[in-house]
Amino acid sequence: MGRGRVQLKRIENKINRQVTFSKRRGGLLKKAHEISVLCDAEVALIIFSHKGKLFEYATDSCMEKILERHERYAYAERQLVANDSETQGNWTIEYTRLKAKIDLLQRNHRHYMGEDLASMSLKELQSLEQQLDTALKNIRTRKNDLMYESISELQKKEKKIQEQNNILAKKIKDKEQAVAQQAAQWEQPNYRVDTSCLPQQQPPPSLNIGGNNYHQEAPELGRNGLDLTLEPLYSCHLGCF
Amino acid sequence: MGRGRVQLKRIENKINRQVTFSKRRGGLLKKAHEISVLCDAEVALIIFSHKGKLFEYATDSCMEKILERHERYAYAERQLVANDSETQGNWTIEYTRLKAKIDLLQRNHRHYMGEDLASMSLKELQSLEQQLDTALKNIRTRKNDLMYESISELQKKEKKIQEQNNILAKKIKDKEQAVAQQAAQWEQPNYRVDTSCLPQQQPPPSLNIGGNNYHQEAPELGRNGLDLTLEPLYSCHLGCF
DNA sequence: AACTATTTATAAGA
DNA sequence: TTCTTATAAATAGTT
Repeated sequence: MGRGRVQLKRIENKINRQVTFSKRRGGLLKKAHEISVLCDAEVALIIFSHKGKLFEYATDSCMEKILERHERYAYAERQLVANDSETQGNWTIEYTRLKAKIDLLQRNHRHYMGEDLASMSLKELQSLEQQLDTALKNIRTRKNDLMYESISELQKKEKKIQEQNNILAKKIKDKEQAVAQQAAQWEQPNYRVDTSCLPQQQPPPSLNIGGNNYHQEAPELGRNGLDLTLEPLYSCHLGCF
Repeated sequence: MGRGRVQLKRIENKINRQVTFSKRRGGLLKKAHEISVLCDAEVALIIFSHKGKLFEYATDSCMEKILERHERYAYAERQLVANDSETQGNWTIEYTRLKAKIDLLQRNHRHYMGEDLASMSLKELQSLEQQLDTALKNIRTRKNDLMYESISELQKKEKKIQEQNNILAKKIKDKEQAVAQQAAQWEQPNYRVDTSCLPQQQPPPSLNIGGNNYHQEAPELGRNGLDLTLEPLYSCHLGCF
């Protein structure tokens, strides 16, 4: 772009190089900004002049954020090298570096904790937070439903068995009274009431039937019914999470 | 540069934006490289597309070096204030402290990231969903543990009551048999066996104790014990989500 | 820093 | 995506 073709090689003339740098630098920064705006991209541009002067551009003027994002991208790879090669470096530089790193990590952490929302890229974390919330809600609802179901069923069963238990206990008591009465009658042979005693013997058969009824039914319902209830419950929970 | 002037504002048409991004991206990267070579500058260019894909250029392919240089550069200014108070401190200690802090933060961060997803950007939403998933795993484990605990406790209780039930039922049966036997003896007065009959009357009292024992204990354990187990369970679950 | 001849980049269309 | 082409932009060399 200009009079004469450009050779892609270092401009040896110092003045020319300086001028070209100045011009192109402006163009580059401008274009970086343009693509950022036009295409909704996040751009970070860092330029160190030959003399070491820094020029930079960052979308939304948030260089740190972009660099951090980039860091996350390349995190795994860098982690390997960064550890040993830098431990011998200049302590002050290291300190500075680590301090900056901490800042970034803490900021990030705050973001994931739902704090410091102001510094977040408008939509990004907001929609993410919503996502998290929604997902958690669904799971919570599902799990709680299942849990409620299973527990209330167990409670119902418990109650049922409990009641049966009570009934049986009561019948035993009745039985005992009856027996005690009989025993008393035996000990006083002159005090006999056949008609009142025999009818009292009748209940046992029906009681026995009730007992058998229970024995056949309760274990079936209590054991198998329970197992059937719990088996799918667990498999479902494990599947959900 | 092209047919028609360009307005510096986001291109709303998705296709156009994508195409423009692709083109300009190439141009930008090219120019970054050019200024780097021509003017002997050190350039780092990071571009995140709207979708989160990363494109980058760095002089000498050494992004890290440039970013570090930038960090140092940018930090130098920030450092002015904080410096004097810390220059007297022991750098080694400080370094160690910061390193530990970073480790902690990074560990934490990784947890919140659901591990080391590296490209938390690619499809921001998608990778965050993954993050959420992992976070949910912890919750699942916790919930499942509690659920298991509560359910197995209920099952234990159920079994216990069931057994008591069975015992009671059996005792009733014995009782009935004893009564039936007595009845038979009454109907055949000449066939008497006092010694074998009286000992059989002894169980009742102990049975009665067993029954009372049950009545006082089971409801307490079964009801309250259950409630105590479930109450914190729910509150905890509700608290967790 | 301005100017301007040219080269480049790229928007629009295919 | 890629190619083509008309044009807008960038910029090398000059003033």
